[in-house]
Amino acid sequence: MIGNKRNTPGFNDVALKEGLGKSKPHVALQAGAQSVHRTIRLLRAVADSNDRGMRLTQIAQKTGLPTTTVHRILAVLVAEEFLEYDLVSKCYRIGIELYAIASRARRFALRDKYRNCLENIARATQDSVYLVVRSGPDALCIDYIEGKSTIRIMTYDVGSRRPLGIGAGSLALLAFAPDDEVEGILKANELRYRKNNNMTVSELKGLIKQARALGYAFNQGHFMKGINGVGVPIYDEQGDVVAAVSVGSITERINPMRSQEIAELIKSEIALMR
Amino acid sequence: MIGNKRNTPGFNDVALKEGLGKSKPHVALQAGAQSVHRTIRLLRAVADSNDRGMRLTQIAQKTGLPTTTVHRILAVLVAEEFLEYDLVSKCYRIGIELYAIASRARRFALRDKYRNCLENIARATQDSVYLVVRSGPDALCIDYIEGKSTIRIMTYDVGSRRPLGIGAGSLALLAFAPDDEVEGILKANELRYRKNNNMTVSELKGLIKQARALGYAFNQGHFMKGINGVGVPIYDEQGDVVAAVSVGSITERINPMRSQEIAELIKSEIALMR
DNA sequence: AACAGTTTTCCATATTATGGGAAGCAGTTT
DNA sequence: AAACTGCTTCCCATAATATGGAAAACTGTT
Repeated sequence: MIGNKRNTPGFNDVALKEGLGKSKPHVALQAGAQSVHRTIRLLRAVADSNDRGMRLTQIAQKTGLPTTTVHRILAVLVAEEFLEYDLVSKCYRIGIELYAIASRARRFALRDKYRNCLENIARATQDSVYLVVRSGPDALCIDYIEGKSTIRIMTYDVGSRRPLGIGAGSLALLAFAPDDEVEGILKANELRYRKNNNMTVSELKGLIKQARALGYAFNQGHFMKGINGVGVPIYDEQGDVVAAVSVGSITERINPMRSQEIAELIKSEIALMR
Repeated sequence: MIGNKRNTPGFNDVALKEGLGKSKPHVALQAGAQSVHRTIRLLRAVADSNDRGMRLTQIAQKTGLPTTTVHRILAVLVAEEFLEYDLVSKCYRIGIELYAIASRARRFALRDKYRNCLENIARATQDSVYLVVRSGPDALCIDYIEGKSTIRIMTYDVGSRRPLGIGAGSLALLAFAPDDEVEGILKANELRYRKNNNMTVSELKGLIKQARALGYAFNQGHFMKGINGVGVPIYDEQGDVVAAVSVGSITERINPMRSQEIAELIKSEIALMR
């Protein structure tokens, strides 16, 4: 009868990402969607320890949400088979439906397909290797292997984006796209090129021309000082570019001559996958 | 100033699945979770047309939810990268985060790994082929290929479950599990065996013994009249059973002699995958 | 330029999600 | 066996959150 006030009522769940410098200053980014955010937070938590599985209280602790709330949401996720629940161990794991839905995204399946390929290239070059796909006006990294070199170069994690053209793999995606699309992309990204990367559209056009002439994208520190990269496109059956593999390292390791060799290596590894 | 009453306030979103004959009669299955259910509904809708992508109104139409609500939830999903949004075409697609989370479920990745294998077996036998994994006390189908035979046999879709031991693949999972686990599973499923499949634990023990002797599970219409099946286990590096491949067809097509051949075929195809 | 279709914002409303409390369950320890 | 401990599940009053109609802002088309 005492009634209950919520501990942290409008708790700032949204305080996660806002870094992209979008407009809308003082309007909360996603209002009216607490539970959806929370649901996703729970899924992430479970996925992080999927092999051992996670129990209710662990999940609650990890996410900082009240046990009751977690329980309620997890029950739905289990009912929808987004999660599996083992009655005996009382552990939650990723469910078949979540997997089935994700599988519909064929483009990301390239990751599995080219995993070996990346590994071979990484072994041969000892440098960092990246696999990127196009996502709207961006290049999206869907897999990468860190180089053996002592110097960590980019923080270019899976899921990270940059404007098409910025970076070797990204440039490959752009340069080998159809002309009319290239125009649209350049225009759409013009502002970001200038603000984030200190580059102009005409500079990019130069790089595109060069890439087309070479047959691969060669980035000589254009985007980040001291970092060079080589990017090679991957085509689908229709001849459209669907992804790109790139190798990046410090300038000294990737001079023009070696860039040629690396490009050939990537091409031959890609060819094996067909 | 007229105020607005919601069209369909407590709309019965939950009326989806309840068929599993669970207890709890007159208590709504998942109360207090409308938005989570809706979120999942939206994800399904988008996934269904992922190649072309879907636009807001289409999604709203397909799911029967008000545009505004859809818009709000989709915004969150995009922010969390569960979906991608193409500014130009205004289309939504599966996002990288959803894929990344699903990828943590290694067990389901068997599906990709053995896809070719299933195809080869399907081509050679012309019968239906299934790939199942263990999920708690159940066998869970994660992939299948329908046979060429004119008679559609089982509706054993991806995501469908049955108690471990019921069905050829399912029996293979059970029979080649460690003894102590087998005991636990049999006990846990005892009721279901009897109620749903009209079988006793001791009958199952007989089948297990037979399977162990043969080196594969052979189901001669024990579970469904007129349907035979052959199931072969797949082991991981530690020697634990992680999945099973099975072939099923009408009794006439799978007699004891052919079952032996099929088992050998499956085994050799699996061996190629190592 | 007018139009039709779609996307996005706004906001009053009450339905739905919330979370404290407590009852149930295991699994250990005395 | 009983008492204890930690975890899971149920209950339900409360108000914060999600809701969806209305209308504004776009977009593309005739």
